[in-house]
Amino acid sequence: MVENLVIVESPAKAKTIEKFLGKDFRVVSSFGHIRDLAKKNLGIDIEKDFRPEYEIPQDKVKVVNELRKAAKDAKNIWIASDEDREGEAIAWHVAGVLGLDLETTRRIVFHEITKDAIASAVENPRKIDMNLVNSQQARRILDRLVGFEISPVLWKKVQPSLSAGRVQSVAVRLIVDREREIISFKPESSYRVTSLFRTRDTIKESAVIRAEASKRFPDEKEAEKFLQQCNLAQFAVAGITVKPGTRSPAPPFTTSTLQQEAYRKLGFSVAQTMTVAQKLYEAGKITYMRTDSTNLSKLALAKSREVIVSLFGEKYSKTRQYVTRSKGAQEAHEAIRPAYPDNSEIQGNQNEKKLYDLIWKRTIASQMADAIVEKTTISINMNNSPVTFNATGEVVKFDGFLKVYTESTDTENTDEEKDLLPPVEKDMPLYYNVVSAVQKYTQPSPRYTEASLVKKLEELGIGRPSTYAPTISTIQHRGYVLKEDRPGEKRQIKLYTLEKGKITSTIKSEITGKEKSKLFPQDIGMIVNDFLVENFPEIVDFNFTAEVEEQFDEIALGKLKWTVMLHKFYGPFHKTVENTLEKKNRQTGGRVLGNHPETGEPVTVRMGRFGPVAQIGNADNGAKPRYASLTRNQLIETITLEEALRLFSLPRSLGQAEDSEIIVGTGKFGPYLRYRNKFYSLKKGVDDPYTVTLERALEIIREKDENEKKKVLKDFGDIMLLNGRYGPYLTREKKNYRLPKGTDIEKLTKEECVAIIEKSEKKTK
DNA sequence: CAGTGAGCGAGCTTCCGCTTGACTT
Repeated sequence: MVENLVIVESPAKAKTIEKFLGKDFRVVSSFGHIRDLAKKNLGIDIEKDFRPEYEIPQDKVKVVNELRKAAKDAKNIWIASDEDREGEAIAWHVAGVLGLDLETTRRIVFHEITKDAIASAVENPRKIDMNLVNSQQARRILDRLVGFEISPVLWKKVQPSLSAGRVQSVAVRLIVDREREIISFKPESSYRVTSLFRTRDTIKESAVIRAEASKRFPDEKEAEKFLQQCNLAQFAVAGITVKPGTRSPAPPFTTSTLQQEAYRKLGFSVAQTMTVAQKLYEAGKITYMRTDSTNLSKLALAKSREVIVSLFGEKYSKTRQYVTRSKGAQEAHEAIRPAYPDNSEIQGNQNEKKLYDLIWKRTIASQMADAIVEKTTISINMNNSPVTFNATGEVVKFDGFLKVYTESTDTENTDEEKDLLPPVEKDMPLYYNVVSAVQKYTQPSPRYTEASLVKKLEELGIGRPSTYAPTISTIQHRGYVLKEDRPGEKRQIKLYTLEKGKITSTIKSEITGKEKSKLFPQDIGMIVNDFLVENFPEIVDFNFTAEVEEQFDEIALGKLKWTVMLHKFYGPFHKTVENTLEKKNRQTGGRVLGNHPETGEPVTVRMGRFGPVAQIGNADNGAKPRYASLTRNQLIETITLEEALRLFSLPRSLGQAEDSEIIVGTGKFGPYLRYRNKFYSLKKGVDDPYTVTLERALEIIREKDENEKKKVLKDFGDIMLLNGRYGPYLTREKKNYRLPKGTDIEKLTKEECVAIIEKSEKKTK
């Protein structure tokens, strides 16, 4: 028998708290929610005022049994789930499952994990707040209704196994909308003029000032004319302005900002960031990693201050408390910070060290003084043109938090250079070294990365810290979007240079549209999105979540009955579902591209049973149309007649090599070569199946054959030891087997291999 | 691994948010 049992959500938290509470307390965890709507069917009795049917999910049965046992053995039970809507619901479900009396069940919340804070929480128990619980039930049921009523419409009207939801469908919409913006974007170019000036007539002993013309020139003629003017101009300093300014550190990390920075600075995917953070949390190195709060505990503030003063001195310290601004924040946790700010580094693997370092720097910087900067602008005028040149320079007078950390941005290196400027005086004459006019194209809005999508979702108040990573994985898993690199295309740009009185023009090339780890919508994503926007505009409206959140808040305050809210929502919603089922045809995103230039047959593209397909001719009158799959980066929406016709030129023969023919085609896994009944993939971004030569094909074949030889560590005939993604493994008759830990690969004999395989076979039986 | 694209019908798919492991051919 234990005097007191405390139930929290996370096992790592349980461990920490138990240390503070002494032996009269046992702390166990619920591992999150322990009950949910029934998995099968809707799990909601709509006729009976949306009565939810709750059940304990398979993977929670064990936890629940342990909780029951622990509860039986305890005199007093304290439920200390998180202080938010979900936490309150967890408390209520725990009470329900354990058969506790709601009137007497002690609900407590910990605001900080310190002895005092925990003691004061225990002294001030309250009852479970049913209004808050009901707002959670409304949230849960609304999400189930939306997801489980719209998804089946998609199965009937678009394709099986698709899904729609309050969060995921908006995420897809953002990506589709952005892609369309990019598709319709028409780049325009203008000429940007920059100049290097010197302060003396002679190049020797001159200081150099880099400046940009205040105006861009619409075309090459104007740009060239301006350079001619520059050649004849007398330049002089027209004015100098010095503006003092300050820069402030970014607030401590929340889940969303951690995901963004880990992507920008470390190149981590959103899921990777969470996995590494989880490790750090479980090891007690950082505070909880799923949070929307920028709040730091008093303890953390004091500790950070100590660290800063001892490392950098008193004047670098500035204790700050940040206000969480994000929509719908529930602030049940602290910001993500080092558990012990005095540890500037930790033991662990490379990724853990890197992420910890980032968290430490961000937290420490957030408690440091502003940086003091001085921004100087020199304007330079010309005696023969109204155009001025401006040079800007920034000098850091006091580095403050910049000593430790600066936040990155999503915009890739803007070529704005901030040089140190030499001392100049008004009216001082200047002389050009070189003036150049470069053609600059306007850019469309960038495609989303996982991290920038999370940022956008958070701004819209859609999704929660615990769901950002899973949502991104869902929309990729459904095939709505694909995370991809694109090589980009070459584009020619013109460059005019004025030097020593002579203007020369050159043509340079730049790469445009190069993408790395960006989210691209797929045809099925666009078709589903258009279908939802047309038929369920309210649900995929960017403000839908914000609007229902307002009502959930009212329910939490006791001003609105949760069943009333659901009735109001469900009535019109369900009618829309039924109407859509009744009147809409199957959606294939089909387009007619034109007619075949020789046969005159219609050429169409649409979503087929196995993906996007191009078709020549119609199936009527017993005619047999020809089909060809679209390639990975072609979209039904943008493919042209020529591109579609080209698809039909594969597979084709490249010719003979020794005794066999080499065929090039494009299959399920992209373009490939077939030679002697073996398949060889073409290199993505390098080889093109339409233009690849016999010579290049032979090179690819040779390369792969050689690599395969390297893959074989040992060859015992029917058994082989191969080198794979997860290290060495055994293979026999197309089945693979793992090696036991600590196997000495060098000395491995065939007999040992057989033994390993036999043993593994037995296990699986 | 590397094709496929008719139509029918049975039986399946699906949401969001709270937590961790178990698992990699």
